[in-house]
Amino acid sequence: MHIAARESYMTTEAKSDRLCRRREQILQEATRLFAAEGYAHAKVDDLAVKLSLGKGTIYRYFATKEDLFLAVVDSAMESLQDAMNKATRDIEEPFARISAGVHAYLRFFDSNLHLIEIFIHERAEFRDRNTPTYLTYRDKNLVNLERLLASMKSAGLIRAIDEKATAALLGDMLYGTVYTHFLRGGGKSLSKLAPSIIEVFFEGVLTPDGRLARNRKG
Amino acid sequence: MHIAARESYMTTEAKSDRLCRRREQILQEATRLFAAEGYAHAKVDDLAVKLSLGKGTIYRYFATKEDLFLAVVDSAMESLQDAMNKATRDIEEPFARISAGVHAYLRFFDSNLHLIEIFIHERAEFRDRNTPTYLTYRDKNLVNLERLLASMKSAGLIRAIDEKATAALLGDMLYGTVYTHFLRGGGKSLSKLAPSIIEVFFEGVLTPDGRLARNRKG
Amino acid sequence: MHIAARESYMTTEAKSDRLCRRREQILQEATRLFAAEGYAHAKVDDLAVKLSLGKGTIYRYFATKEDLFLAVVDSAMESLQDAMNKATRDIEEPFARISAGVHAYLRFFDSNLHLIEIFIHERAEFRDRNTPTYLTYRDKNLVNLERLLASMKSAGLIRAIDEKATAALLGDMLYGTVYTHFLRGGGKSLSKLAPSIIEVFFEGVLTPDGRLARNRKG
Amino acid sequence: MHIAARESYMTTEAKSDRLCRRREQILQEATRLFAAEGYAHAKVDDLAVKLSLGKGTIYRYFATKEDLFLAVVDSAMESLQDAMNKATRDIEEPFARISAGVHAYLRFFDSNLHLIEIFIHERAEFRDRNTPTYLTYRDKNLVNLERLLASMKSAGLIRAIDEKATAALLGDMLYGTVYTHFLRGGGKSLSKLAPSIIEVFFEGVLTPDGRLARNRKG
DNA sequence: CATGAATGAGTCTTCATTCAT
DNA sequence: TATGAATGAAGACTCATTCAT
Repeated sequence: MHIAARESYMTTEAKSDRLCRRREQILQEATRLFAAEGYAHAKVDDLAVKLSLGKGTIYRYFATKEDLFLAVVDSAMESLQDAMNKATRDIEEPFARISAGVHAYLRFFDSNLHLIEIFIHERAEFRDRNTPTYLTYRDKNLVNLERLLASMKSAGLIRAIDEKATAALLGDMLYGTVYTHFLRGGGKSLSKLAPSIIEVFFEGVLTPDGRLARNRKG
Repeated sequence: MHIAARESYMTTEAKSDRLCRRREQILQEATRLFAAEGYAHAKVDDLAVKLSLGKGTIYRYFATKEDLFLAVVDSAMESLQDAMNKATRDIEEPFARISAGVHAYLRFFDSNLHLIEIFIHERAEFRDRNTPTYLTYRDKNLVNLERLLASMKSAGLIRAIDEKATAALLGDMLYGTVYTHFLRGGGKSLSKLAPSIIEVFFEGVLTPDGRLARNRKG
Repeated sequence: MHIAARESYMTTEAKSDRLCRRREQILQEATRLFAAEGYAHAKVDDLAVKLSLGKGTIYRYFATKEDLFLAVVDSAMESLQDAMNKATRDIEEPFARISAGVHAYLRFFDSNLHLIEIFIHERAEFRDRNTPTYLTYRDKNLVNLERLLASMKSAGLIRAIDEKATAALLGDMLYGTVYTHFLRGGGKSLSKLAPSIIEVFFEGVLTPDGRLARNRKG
Repeated sequence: MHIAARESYMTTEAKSDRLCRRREQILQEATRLFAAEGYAHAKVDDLAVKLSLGKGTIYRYFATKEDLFLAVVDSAMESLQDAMNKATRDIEEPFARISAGVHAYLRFFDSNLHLIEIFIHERAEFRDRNTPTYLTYRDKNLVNLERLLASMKSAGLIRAIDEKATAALLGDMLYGTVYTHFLRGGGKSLSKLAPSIIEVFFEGVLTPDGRLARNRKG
């Protein structure tokens, strides 16, 4: 009786576990599909076939195609956030921390370049959503960077420029880089670009001579 | 009837002129519509109504909705290119030329922020097109910048870094900036960001102390 | 030229005429279909096939299946109303007028018994509509009867009973009769029942003896 | 688990009693649901939730949604029949008996107006059933009235009209009254209408003068 | 016995494109 | 040349019913 009781308890647990796993499976395959086909062209039917599931089953887990897509976006964002958190969590030294963040961002898209498609489509199809998920995430992440830059400013390490704008600038360099890399169809590695991005961000492109020349003109 | 009668007396040139003007009208209104609704949600019907034209007439000028959209993209790109060419054409001095280009790019989107939506949708809906229009244009435009950077490098003004990558970096900073500005729903002015973008691109964010500190670590 | 002009005018007229006729055709066939299958089971596809039309064409004339059904109901009601108006319009004498109305009502359903199905379904599927079409119509029609009864009451022809309630009673006798006749699957003629309905309404079922007996008890 | 254990000790009778009670509960809740939502819109899922039962359990008691609905109809009819039987059982005097029947009918729907919805839906959805339940019941009940009227006719209390048709007429007055009362959304009381229905049925609406006038014309 | 996850047939509706006038 | 009525392929979503646990 005890065993039976315990078993029925385990069954409940196992069941809800299976449910979670299935949700995860759907989410994964949907990510693949949306990335490959785009939101509008992706068909729920195809997803069901790919998963060897009835169409109705998918609708048990996600009320609409839109909900499913948005869940995909959120999950993708979470992965990116996780990757960046893990990469920077234990690094105190500011230069190393920023470098680690840049590397993590680019490395993430080296492995998940298709996710950029997901972000593009979120904006394309759900313009009405108050704030795009990508932006929400971006703001959350940049706050860390802003704090770091502020402390560096106090320490006299960086110039007296607005840290919000500066953080945004680094973010935009990264997004722009990933985006055009993606448009170009990938190829090579994004991570390799990290050093020059970091270098330019910190030191600019000029040589000492260049600085002199520029300051004489400007 | 009267108009038709009058038109039959018109010269071939006058006719083709009228045709061009109508094409232009359609293109303009289509740009507005695609920007406002996105490719998938924009309806040819609505376009016809807005233009007070029969749907069939639109199809005389553009064989498919896709063609129309692509024409819109091309026309938008041309405008951007024009704006940048005009702004930089007569400037020889490298720093000023780059600065003018950055300002022109941002100024263009200050007046035409909705066009970014067009570019987003091109990618979202026409992934199959070998090369996205945006990329084609970008490559064309960056070539100028690359040449400029190459000559600056020869002159010892900028460091010995790959000018292709560097040009791309500036382009990506700009695109990323416009894109996130757009996501955020516009507000304020993009042009105001030009100085800090230029500053960072050329000189980076560090103070002399910062450079020392960084080089000691790295 | 004049002829051509006139022709183009006629063409416009002929076109809008054809449009009207087509709308009418759809309405007719839809009435048949809804009556035969009920609202829920009637398929828009089947309707299109029956009419040898594309599905889309039906949606040009009626925005939704619901709209189509409601148009069917309205049109059916109008027919009934027309029939009753025509039958009673020229009759002044009260007894004859009421009799004519009753006959017209029953005769209408002798020819259009299937329409009762339409009315049933309106209530079954569109409970949310503030006032069912049938009720709206009924109220409109009974007003005439109420006025008539009021004047008869003034003339001392009918007893001092509320004419609103009395009019409703006659209406309910008729509706109930048609409804149960319909449930029974038709058969025979409704019109034949008119005399007894009228007789009972005016004189009741009792003999003079019966009246005496009843009044002694009650 | 405990409950199951305890139940295994229960007598067969007790078990079947519990079964009956559960069936009754389902029937009750289903009546509420079908009346509130209509047959087509009522969902088995919702019923299960309302009852805190698994969907499968409902299917143990009723093989299909249709069966369940039909059981609801039958049960509703039975209630009506019961109410009328109880009200008239002990009354011998014809006038009083008819009056009691009319009152009982109207009183029943005063308390159960929602059941009219059930009857409407039976017809709307199950046109194929040879004889609608409502009709079966009606015929059964009217037989009593017919016998009564026949005996009254023999006794010279009512005129020499067909008692079948006359009984039907009273039935139709009542059904029509309840139906339109229902369409109107209830309000006030149906019972209050009993006296005028009875009065008109027995004596008609005319005054002695009215009768004279009518007979002179007709 | 009880459960509720899984199923998939069944339908409404949209909209780019065509073509007769 | 211009029109807009007609088309029909395509796809999201629902829900009664089943059945493994």
